[in-house]
Amino acid sequence: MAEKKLLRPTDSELAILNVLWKRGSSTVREVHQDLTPVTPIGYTTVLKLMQIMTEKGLVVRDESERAHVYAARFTEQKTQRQLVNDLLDRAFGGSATQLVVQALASKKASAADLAEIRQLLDEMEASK
Amino acid sequence: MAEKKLLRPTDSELAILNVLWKRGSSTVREVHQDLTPVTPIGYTTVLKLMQIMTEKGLVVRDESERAHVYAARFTEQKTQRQLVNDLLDRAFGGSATQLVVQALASKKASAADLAEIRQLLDEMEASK
DNA sequence: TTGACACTACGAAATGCTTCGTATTAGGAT
DNA sequence: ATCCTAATACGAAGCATTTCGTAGTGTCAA
Repeated sequence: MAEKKLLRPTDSELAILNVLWKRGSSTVREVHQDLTPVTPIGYTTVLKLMQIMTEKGLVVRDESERAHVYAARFTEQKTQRQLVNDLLDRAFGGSATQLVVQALASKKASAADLAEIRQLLDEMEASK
Repeated sequence: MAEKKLLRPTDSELAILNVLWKRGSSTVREVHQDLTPVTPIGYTTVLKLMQIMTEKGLVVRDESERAHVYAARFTEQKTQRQLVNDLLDRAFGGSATQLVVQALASKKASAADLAEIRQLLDEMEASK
């Protein structure tokens, strides 16, 4: 009865979570002000989404003040791991290696990225 | 006017694509017979999904025979890259490194996996 | 105390996904 | 030709996501 279901944040939910991870605990207004310059969205839309996210358990809400304060319930890392595992199962037949290959094949992998990953590999092998 | 929108296959669509990639071109019946033992689903449900996927351009359909024959329009690799890039943008701020970290942290990457990735890094740096 | 303002709650529409039942059509066997 | 089977086409229901308008409520200043 801990986590009844695998919770996969939707696109909108992830956009909000990204703000909460970046800013820390925030009000609806703060989240809205962060989001709307990039992607215009109504204030009540954000409010509604965050209410739903509360019901789903994606965020926790502090109602002690007039303007409720929201915080992400799970860390960014944990959520990322969740999403990666999900994608792994749905599209990579569970092969983490293949996923890594495709991640690096994208143009977004810089030389610095490669060096960092190389170091990660070293650490993983060292801790065997 | 090539690809008007980013096409992200849904869960059901991905399940069907996985069958098509594994089997190659297939009829609805073949796809259904492959899917339903694992996850029971109605025949017409699969048919409908594949019709929609045809409209979306996720699959192509050969209607020359009585039982239409479907094939994935994009390769598994290309679709995987698409999905990884999408996830990268939505949840990793574009950092391929972080995605790799989470991918390797989640499932236990075997020594063989690590070696394979290491070789991939070598190839990528060599082709600079 | 009353008005303005900021905030939450609620309802509902629009769209997309998933599901399947029913209708129709095409082939093949009798 | 007729009937059975297998296939496609269509429509619609149920649910989730996204969107926002409107209503209600609490706070503070004048």
